[in-house]
Parts: sequence; structure tokens; C-alpha cells
Amino acid sequence: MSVRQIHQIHNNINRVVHEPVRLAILKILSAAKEVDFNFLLTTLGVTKGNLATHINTLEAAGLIEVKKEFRGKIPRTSYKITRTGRHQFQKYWENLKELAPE
Amino acid sequence: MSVRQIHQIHNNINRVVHEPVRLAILKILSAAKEVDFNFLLTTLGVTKGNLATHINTLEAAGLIEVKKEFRGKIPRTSYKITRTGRHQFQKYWENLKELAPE
DNA sequence: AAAAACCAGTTTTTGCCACAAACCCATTAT
DNA sequence: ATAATGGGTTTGTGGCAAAAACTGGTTTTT
Repeated sequence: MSVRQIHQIHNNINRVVHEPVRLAILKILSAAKEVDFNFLLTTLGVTKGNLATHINTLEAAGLIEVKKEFRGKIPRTSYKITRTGRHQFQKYWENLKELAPE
Repeated sequence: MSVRQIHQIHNNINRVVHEPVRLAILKILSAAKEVDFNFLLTTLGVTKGNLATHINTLEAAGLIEVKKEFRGKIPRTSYKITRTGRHQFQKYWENLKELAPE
């Protein structure tokens, strides 16, 4: 890769995906078929408020899907990666790799 | 990799390296032996102020080395990656890869 | 000679956003 | 009755990326 193309590359990095906590969420969702709030909470070790905002960001960008249902009387929210999310996640890595060390 | 270890991983991402513009700088410096301010400026397509602050961040973290000299009467500043910088850059990627899609 | 433009930055300002803490409201367990 | 759980929202703060303005000199233009 020519050094002259780096300009385009660092501008092509999707900032929604680039955030470490959101990267971790996408990684988890790309492997599991469906996870719930609590699982993400304990797995990631972040606060609830923090997790909720990251989830909102990912949903607003169309990268994940939120499903809310009741199990008896207890609410249960689970998350799935969307097809777009999978593609974006892949594309993000392809772009990022251009910035890897030689 | 077990999903249970993601907690550690997203916390191990070096935020100084993780910024896209700084990633691009490190990429350039890992390939070239020495570059100057203007080269980075035009290659990256950022503003001068922005570039200067990223450079300061990288220098403060010990990842790059700044050399100031005069070429005749014109000041010239050039940058090199340090040994630490090279190691950190490598290590950053090893950590990050744990968050790559399957 | 004066003005305009260039070089190589530094300083200041602005605005977003990650993160944490506190709050909320219902349910269930003790 | 009170504590704990589930799934959040609201609010507050600090840090940082990005741009604009400024600096101090040099070269070019008129």
C-alpha cells in the first residue's frame, strides 16, 4: 500500500464500530446467536448506564437488533447482530488492517 | 477464545494507539525511517493544530521521537518511531485481533 | 520598502462523548 | 418489610479530538 493512500484510510474507519466496548459487543454478538443485557454487563465489566448508551448507539446505527419480551412478568431484553451489522463489522476490519504494522 | 475473557481484552486496548489518526501516523513511521511535519500534514489530510496535538500525545507516551533542526534558516521537525513505539504498536494489534470477527 | 503569502508550528476554543453515579419502577426472594 | 434483581433512563463530569486563531519568522511579490 502506498503511503499516499493513508489519508483515505483513517477517514474510512467507522467510529461507531471503533469504540472498544462496542467492538467487544459486536464480537460477542457475532459468535453467539442471542445474548441478554445481563450477560453483556457481567462479561464486559462496565456499568449499566455505560452499556445502555453503547447499545443505543449500536441500535441507532442499525448494527444490532433489540428484542424485548416478558418471561412471565419479568422483562427480558436480548440483542442480535443484524445482517448490516455483520457486514459493517467485517468491512471495518478490512479497512483497519490497512493500518496494521508491516 | 472464550467469551468470558472479553472483559480483559477491551480494557487492554491502548487508547493512545487506538485513535485513527495516531494509528495512521504510527503506520507511516513504522514503514519510513523519518518523516517531517508537512509530509504528515498532506498525507493525512488533517489540520495543523490537530496534527500537532496528536504528535504531542504520541511523544508524551514515548512512542515517537521528535527532532528539531534548522535547514539554513528554515526550521524543520522530523519524527521517528521509538523502539517502545514499535513494540507498543505490535502489542496493540495483538490485543485488538482478539476482537476481530470470527 | 512594504505588503502579501508561506512555513512550521503553538495556543485557545469548542463540542461531543465515554463513563460513572444516581435514580426509577416493577418483580421476586428472604 | 426489606433487600436484591432486571433493565434500563437521567444527569453530571472530564477528557479529548478537531478546528480556528495566533505566533514568529522567511520568502516572494509589487
